[in-house]
Amino acid sequence: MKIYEELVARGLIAQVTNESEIKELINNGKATFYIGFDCTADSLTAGHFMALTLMKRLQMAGNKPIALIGGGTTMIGDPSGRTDMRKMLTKEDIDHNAACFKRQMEQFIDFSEGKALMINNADWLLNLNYVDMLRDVGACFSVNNMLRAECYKQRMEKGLSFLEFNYMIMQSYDFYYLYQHYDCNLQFGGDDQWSNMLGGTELIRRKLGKDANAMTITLLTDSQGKKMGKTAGNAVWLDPNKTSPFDFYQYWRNVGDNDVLKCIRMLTFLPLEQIDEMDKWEGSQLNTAKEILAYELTKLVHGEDEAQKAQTSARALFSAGVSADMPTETLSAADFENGSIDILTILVKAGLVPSKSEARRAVEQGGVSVDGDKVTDIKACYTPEDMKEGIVVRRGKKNYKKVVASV
RNA sequence: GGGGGAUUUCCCGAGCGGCCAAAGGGGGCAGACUGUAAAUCUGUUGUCACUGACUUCGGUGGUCCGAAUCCACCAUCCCCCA
Repeated sequence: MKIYEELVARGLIAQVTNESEIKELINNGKATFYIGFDCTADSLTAGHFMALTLMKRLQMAGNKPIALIGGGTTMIGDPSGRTDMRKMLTKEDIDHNAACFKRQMEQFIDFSEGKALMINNADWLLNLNYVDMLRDVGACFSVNNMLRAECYKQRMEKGLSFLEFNYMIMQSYDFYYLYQHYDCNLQFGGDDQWSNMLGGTELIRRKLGKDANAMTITLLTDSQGKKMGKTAGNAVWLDPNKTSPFDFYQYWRNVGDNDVLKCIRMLTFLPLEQIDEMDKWEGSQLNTAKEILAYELTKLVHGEDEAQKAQTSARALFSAGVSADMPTETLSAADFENGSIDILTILVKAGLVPSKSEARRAVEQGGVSVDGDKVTDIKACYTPEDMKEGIVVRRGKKNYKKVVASV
């Protein structure tokens, strides 16, 4: 099976400009393709992860990826699918974020010997001259068409600033630039980028009379149509300091039944035959599939050791309620007033709960246990002696922390 | 440039000058049921020294015994006209 067919089989492809041309390019390793990453945060997220795997798949098939860091476009802010304008980031923030992205990508994509490139569009976008730009590129865009673009729809109701309206032009210019300077003939992106990407192919056609192609990746959504890779509005990060490997593992371990196979197909590198086999599983058997998904992804992002550790502690935690290397919080002598510490303070110190009020609620509702015993008294106290060996504090079903006194 | 409207707790969205920590919904959290799933039901959802106190209703001042509610100015956004 060739790479294009595999991508289709995995359900990764959403829209393409010209299927036969793209198939021809990537199946024969002739594509130089780019994916843009806007650096709005200091770490990539699970959402970017799919784009990274796609780059990797295509690279393995002999194509050359360009990771385009959006140092310039981030200055504008992509309005696609947003109801509000993004927070404006300072140049310093953007540079810092771009550097962080770079580190993370390097572990994932092979950038050696020019097998892949990493470029920052700040290099050309920031030096553009406004009037030249307008005459050169602006003339090629029809505002009428732009206004019809899907990506602005949501914003037509709430209002769209001129700044953001230009995002599409900047992104189009990137493609035009990469086409000329790096022989980049294909652009990939999330399905929400479709109109921005078409802007690029259109610009290339108008300016150079050449055809370039674009292809979008199916956005990974759960069975309710929500974007995956977020918990309670917070992104699942690839940076282990922002989302620990254990939490990362747990995120995937907890996906819904209806989403497991889709995730395995789209995100892992397991052979399709094996996946088709799993597709027959149902009911509680799917728990095995979830473990596989979580393990595979954690391995890809954090390495085999971390994946192993996460799996072991998750299993131990959920069967026995204890685990050798679970996240630990160490208390010092100063944390013990009058030689003891109460349960509410422990919960807060352990980061299991953001405030004492919530700690109180959790206890009152019977959601807290220590070493497997439910805590019912909000005034329950513990001495350093009690936790010499460490106690396992649990809030709810899935939040554990070992608390040790180092006195 | 002119006119009108908006700004409420995580989000949407009620809110009479005192009974407002502020209706309702969403989301979150916890409990029951389960398979670390989904659906469902229940409770909960500003903070703290929690039967009480303190800080919140775009910002700053003011009126009043008392303001999310009234006034002034500022900021931001939306709509209509040009």
